[in-house]
Amino acid sequence: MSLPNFVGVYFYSMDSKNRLAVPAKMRLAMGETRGMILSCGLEGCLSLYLGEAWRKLNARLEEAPLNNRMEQRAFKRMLYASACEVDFDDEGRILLPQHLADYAQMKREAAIIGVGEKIEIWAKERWSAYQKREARAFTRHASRLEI
Amino acid sequence: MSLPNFVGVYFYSMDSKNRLAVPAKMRLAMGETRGMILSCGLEGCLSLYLGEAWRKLNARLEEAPLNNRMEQRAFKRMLYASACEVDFDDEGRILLPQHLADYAQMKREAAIIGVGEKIEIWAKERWSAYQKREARAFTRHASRLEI
DNA sequence: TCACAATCCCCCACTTTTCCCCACTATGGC
DNA sequence: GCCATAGTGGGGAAAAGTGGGGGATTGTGA
Repeated sequence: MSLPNFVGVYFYSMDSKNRLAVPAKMRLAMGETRGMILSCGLEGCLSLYLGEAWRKLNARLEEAPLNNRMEQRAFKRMLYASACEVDFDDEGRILLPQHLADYAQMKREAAIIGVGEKIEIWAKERWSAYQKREARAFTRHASRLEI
Repeated sequence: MSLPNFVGVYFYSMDSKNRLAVPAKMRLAMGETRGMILSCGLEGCLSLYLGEAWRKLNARLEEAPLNNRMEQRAFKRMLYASACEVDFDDEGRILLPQHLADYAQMKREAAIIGVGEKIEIWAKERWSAYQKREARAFTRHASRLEI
């Protein structure tokens, strides 16, 4: 079985209870799979993984070439501690734990982005700024890759 | 049967009787399995193992590449002497023996962290300091590994 | 062997959080 | 224009975390 390939960007809002809807298209792409992991991502976003994608990621990390045991422990601790199991409520929303909402500087407005096997969640302003900043680089890369 | 994979960080408080709640999500992940081992962990935390995870750890120790036999015996003695069997009370709490609470410098506030097959218990300030100290290295590794 | 003390754990009560459920609105397709 | 679906919002029941009282058990010392 192959993992879904998420695409697209959606602008939804987080409510006062830290609930955030996941786009119906993405939910459908997941099929019956439940049990997702939400964790800190890079550049200040949050990453949402399906269980299987999370396991794949961990398998890769296990054989990562870190300098020593202590560093490896630290990395694993940080990654696991930042993560959290989430699930949909009956309306297809997930609940963002406060410490993750803080990490991503979430206000009301959020951008939800499909990035292949994972879904990223950004505070909208952060995403806008990032997008603006990266637009030029994108054009350069795209041109080189003949998209 | 496979062992549960614990994730997430929870900030709970230890009461005046050294009782500490284990997050409901983690308890559920354990299923019916009871009989856990609490022992000294590295970097000043406590490690909580399910019976099976403890046995696996011991198997690994037997074939550990320590410098010499004496060192191996010493480590094993320290680990075993510090360890102690714990169980849940009716509210899902475990009782921390005084010597382990001392070892981890536990005050009232605790951080409970899922780290794969084991659960770690930290004094909250210690965890915060550790996290702060390791944040930079974490980001570097995460970026390199494309999380 | 008994008395006493310390510890453990069961039980109850209270507070906070979570999540189920319902309702409303907006949007898009027919 | 209507209907179905999706996103948004909030009330309230249920669950989870916190705290303490008190009886049972264990261990110690006389």
